[in-house]
Amino acid sequence: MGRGRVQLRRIENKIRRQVTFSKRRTGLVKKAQEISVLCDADVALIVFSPKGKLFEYSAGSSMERILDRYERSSYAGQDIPTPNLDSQGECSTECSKLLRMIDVLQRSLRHLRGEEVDGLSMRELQGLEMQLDTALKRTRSRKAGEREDFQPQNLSHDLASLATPPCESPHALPWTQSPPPPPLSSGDTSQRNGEGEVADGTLIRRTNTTLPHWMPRLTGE
Amino acid sequence: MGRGRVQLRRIENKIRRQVTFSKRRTGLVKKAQEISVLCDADVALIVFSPKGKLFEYSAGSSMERILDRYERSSYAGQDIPTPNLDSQGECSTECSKLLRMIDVLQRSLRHLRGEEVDGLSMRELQGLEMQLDTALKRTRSRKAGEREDFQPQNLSHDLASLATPPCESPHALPWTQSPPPPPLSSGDTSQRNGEGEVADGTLIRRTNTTLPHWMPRLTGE
DNA sequence: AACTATTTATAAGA
DNA sequence: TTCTTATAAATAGTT
Repeated sequence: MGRGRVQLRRIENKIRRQVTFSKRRTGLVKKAQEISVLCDADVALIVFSPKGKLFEYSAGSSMERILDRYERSSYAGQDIPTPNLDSQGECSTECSKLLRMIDVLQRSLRHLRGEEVDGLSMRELQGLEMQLDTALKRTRSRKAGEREDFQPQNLSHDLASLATPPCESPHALPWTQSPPPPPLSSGDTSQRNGEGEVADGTLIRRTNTTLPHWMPRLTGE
Repeated sequence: MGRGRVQLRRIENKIRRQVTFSKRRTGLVKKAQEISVLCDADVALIVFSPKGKLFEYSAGSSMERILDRYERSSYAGQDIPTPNLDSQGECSTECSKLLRMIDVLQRSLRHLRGEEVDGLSMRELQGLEMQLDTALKRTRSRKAGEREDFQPQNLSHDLASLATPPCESPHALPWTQSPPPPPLSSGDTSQRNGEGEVADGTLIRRTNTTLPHWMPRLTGE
């Protein structure tokens, strides 16, 4: 797409690299938006320039929502990136507790998803069935309610903050203007740079703040 | 870029939308890889198809690294060099990953139980409903089979954690459908579980005493 | 930032 | 899904 074939290797000239980065970043975001609108997909794009400057874009849902969903998709499965631990001391004790906890949770998840139910007793199956039935009813009820809200955007956005501790991040920025507003999607775009633009400086780790009381707290982090 | 101008709105025809999604997804990933290589940038791309299928791609660094960096950048408002881990910090890093995983798993559990579904979008509810429905069918089917040969397993331990929520504060949704997320990974980094089955056949056998294969073995305790 | 010559991406069709 | 082709879009090099 230019006056010469693209050599797929790092552009050594600093200026040219910066220019290309800028141009292509714009193009990438545009493509991301297009696929989101055209195909009704949720897209999250995160780019760090070589200088460490962050650019982010999301379409279809907010970045936070998409990343949440991503983690769930990743973790809920059985194949999870293995933390490499050289275990020693009390920390490893903590970790092993956590690992066991994860094991239990994953097994529960699998059961609730109807997997690995072969080994369950009648009584257990009965309980599981009831639970699933209840959950299904609640979900459908909630779904019905949702249908009446003509604007799922606001709702999901508001409630998103309910599901995760207050951590405002997105600021509307440049590229929101040019592209036509997506008809059905919400939380579009945002960009940040290293120039200290964080408004409320909230540093809440949504991770730790939502941990249940029975879970061991860690001092480190 | 085809035989007609692109109308920037949702493609209604399901087939056409799917085809376009597939093509553009490929294109998007290619662009992401190119900018990463040419400009020496770290790129993370997460896409959920309208059906809820996850596609991910990352270049320059692993998805996990980029997301970690993203969170740090988001919260701090500026980029922080990737943490180089000393033995002390490494462990707490691992632990915090585990804690986060637990958080995510618990939220998934809650949603599968039909709890905290208020914050879910219509699309997410749809997926949840499907999942529950499938699980319920499987469970009932299993139950029917059980009627003939009932044998008390000592899995009541498993089910206990299922029937009794171990905590009270998690949130979020499930969304991993039976088919695990396929790897979109084409170029650089990032890989996750393959389609449907785990390639190497290392599935977690339901053994109460054994930790899943992805879990590090700990000597302690 | 604007301007083109070209290369690339891709909508349709098969 | 993959391939082919006509065209629309993106963009490298230049101004």
